[in-house]
Amino acid sequence: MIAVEHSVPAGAAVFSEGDEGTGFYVVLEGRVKIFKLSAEGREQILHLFGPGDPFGEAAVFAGRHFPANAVALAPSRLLFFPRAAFVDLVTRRPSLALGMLAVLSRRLHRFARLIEDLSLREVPGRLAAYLLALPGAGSAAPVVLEIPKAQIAGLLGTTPETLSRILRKMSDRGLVRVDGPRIRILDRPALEDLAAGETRLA
Amino acid sequence: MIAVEHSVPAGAAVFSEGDEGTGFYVVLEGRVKIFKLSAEGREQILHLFGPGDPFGEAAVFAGRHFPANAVALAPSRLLFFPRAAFVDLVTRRPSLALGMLAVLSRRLHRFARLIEDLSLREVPGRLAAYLLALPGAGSAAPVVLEIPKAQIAGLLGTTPETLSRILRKMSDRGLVRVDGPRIRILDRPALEDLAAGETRLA
DNA sequence: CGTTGAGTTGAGCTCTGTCAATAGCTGTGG
DNA sequence: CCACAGCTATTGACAGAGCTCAACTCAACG
Repeated sequence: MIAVEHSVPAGAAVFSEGDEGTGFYVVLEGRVKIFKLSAEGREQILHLFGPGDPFGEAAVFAGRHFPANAVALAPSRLLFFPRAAFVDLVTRRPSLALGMLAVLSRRLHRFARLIEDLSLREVPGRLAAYLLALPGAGSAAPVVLEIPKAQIAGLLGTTPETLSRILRKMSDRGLVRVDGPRIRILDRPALEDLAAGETRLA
Repeated sequence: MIAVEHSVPAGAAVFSEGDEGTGFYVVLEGRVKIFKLSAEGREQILHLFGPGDPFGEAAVFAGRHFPANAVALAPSRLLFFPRAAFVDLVTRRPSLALGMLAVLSRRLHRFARLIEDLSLREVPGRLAAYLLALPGAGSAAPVVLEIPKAQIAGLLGTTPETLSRILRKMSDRGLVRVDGPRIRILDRPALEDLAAGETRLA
């Protein structure tokens, strides 16, 4: 199968909304964000992908153009698979098709949750859920945010200012301790209540 | 292939969030809505499906449980395909797998747009886009809403009250004429500007 | 140092959700 | 045939979450 390797510097666009989807990518190294922009320039992040993650496949199967923008957050190496060759391969390998179906299905799940968050939950609840889902949130040690807080805001569908304020409130109320990118979870049950929408941060 | 036919009265649940996804459905007749509920009971509609549409497939491929609720809006006849048989069939028929991939990809596209709407656009913009996308919005004849306005509110991520008010404003400003479920588009360019986020409904 | 970017904080404002009351329509049953 | 219940839709009053604009701090870096 023909695949082309591709290097992109931090901050560079991989593709933009509306571009023709001539194939899809796999992250070998680095980090890529997929996002939408509003007319005023606010940003909603749809995905953050790292090594091993494929992206842009939906454009290959559905229509022809990418529905969002892709930018490298760090210097990255990508593998590009041209459309035709990939469709061909999938046709020949049923297990590959099933794997692809599983990937897309999981992505639909995550989107459904994001929609639920944006429409039916408030920012403190989303943030609480996000913190609890962070790798390492189970241990007593502080969690370390892997991305700048502004990106987290974009992920949660809010602004850096609001994120900062809510984090402040959480720490005022003793739910967490914030030290730059290090966040220690102090009151897990309270965070869980927040995430479930059973509590306010009044 | 083993498929079971299934009749459900209006208002009846087909499945609920968290139920085990033992298979998927196809609508033969009627209408089914897929939705999420907030802790306070507000509702966000994810899909509205009619005759010919499959639903619940993602649960078959990804995890095991349905990520949302499904309720029949009208008396409906459904076809149920058990998981194992379907996976088997897809494995044997590559074209079927590709078709399924296309379905899921289109669904991802639509979800991405919904996320964009909820996060980056205001309700008037969403409503304008919705009206313009309605079948028959191209003609001079009035469009007829197929579902109650409360359902449209749930689809757009807002409440019936807000929807009503915005429709009122639009009609006050001469963008549309509203007569119950019949809506005539009077000022298409203005609606397009609204949908693009270039205008306010001040 | 000056500059740049990340993060925080304050003040103000607007959108939109909530609660409540009302009106119109439909179907049911006494 | 009428009263009443129930649903859809509309409108008003109100409150609050969160966005915007702006200033300021701090750390990293050339």
